[in-house]
Amino acid sequence: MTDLKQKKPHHHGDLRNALIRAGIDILEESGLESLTLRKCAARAGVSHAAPAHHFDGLAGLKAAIAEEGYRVFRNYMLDARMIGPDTPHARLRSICRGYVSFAVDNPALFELVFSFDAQASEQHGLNRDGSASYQVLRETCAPFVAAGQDPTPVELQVWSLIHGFTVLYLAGRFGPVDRDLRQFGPYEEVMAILDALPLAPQA
Amino acid sequence: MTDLKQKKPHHHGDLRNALIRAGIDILEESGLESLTLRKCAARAGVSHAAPAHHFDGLAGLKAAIAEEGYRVFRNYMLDARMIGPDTPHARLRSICRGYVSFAVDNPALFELVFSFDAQASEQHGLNRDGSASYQVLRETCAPFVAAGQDPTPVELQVWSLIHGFTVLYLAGRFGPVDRDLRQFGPYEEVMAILDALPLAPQA
DNA sequence: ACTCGAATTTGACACTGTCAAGATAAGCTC
DNA sequence: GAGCTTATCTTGACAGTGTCAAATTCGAGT
Repeated sequence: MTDLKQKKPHHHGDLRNALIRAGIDILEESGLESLTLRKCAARAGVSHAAPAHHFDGLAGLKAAIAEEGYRVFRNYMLDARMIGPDTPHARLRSICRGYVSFAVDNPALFELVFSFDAQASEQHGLNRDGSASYQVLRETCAPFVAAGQDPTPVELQVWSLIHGFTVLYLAGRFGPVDRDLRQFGPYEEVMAILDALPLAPQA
Repeated sequence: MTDLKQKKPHHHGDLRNALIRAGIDILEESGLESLTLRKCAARAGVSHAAPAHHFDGLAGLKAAIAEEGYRVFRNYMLDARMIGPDTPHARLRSICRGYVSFAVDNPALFELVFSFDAQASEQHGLNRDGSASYQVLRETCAPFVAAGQDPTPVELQVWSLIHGFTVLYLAGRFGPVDRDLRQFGPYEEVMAILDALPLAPQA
């Protein structure tokens, strides 16, 4: 009965989302180590113990933020896939570029998303969002998998390569990180190894 | 002057090393999030503020532990390189196996070592130990670099691949981790992409 | 023997996550 | 609408944490 636009069921109204939003803001401004339950509560204008009723502790809040992070992450890859030539190899390079772009634009969120191991992800129901992102990789790798063959080897090769590159580049191990220039250091040279992937005859 | 074997210059004697040892023990037993200045102090039998005089806060203790971690890490790769056929491709696969083995045997220490970005590493003087480990990779990649060419592209390809594999495998994203069986999940299938690396004519 | 200085302890502070009670307000039943 | 129930939020407390300042202890050199 309450108006659709003004559903303020309780004191705050939409505290759960407000806390997630606050958490993402803190991540952008101050990094992962600054993400704290009390700071999120303060930024949302509630008392320090309010978040406990919406999330299972700090881990629960992080899981909820990671859920949103997965959505942004997936969109980065989908958007990047539309750019560049429409060939299997080019599309593969494009989603990889989206992978790095997401991490460079949202380093703390990237760190948070991948700070969950598979066990913790299952406990917090992150597997669905995780596999939705994985699906983008699967589709883009399909041209390199022969019909009826197991697609995972190629997928995990690409995933390992791009994830390792992203983590190491973001940590500054490939030289200084330039967040504005979308060059990503030795990105092109490293990704060149993917050119060796042979196209598979499709069914 | 003082006996070489019994140099106990002050109260404890060798607190710095004792704290590092205590920290490594805690890492093995309880993981990185349990590594705390006060727990290290307690385990070494000193008061909670004693570590401050030997390390620059928690970050300094972690850096000192990471220094030791780099040594162990490097030895894992060196030991692994001695195993298997003595061909360039086999040696490459071997040091990669050492890379994963170190991480599987010492997951928290691995996490700690790579939790430093390049800036922080420089501040704590970790670059020397880091580059000593990198040197192993460089040597093993040399057969794939033509004389006079820049060796880094190949090196960073291999590094990205093995680091990404290790991080994702350790996080359980390639399926459950079996710490005893040295199979490392889809390790062989993923590393197969390195077989495509062409040998370069040497000078 | 005495002093000096480094190593360590003690105590305090601000901050964290978490829990137990209490207060508040919304929604529901009658 | 009155009263009850329940979810939401606040308040207050507790055990940890890193870090700092002051006091203390002890080794070593003069």
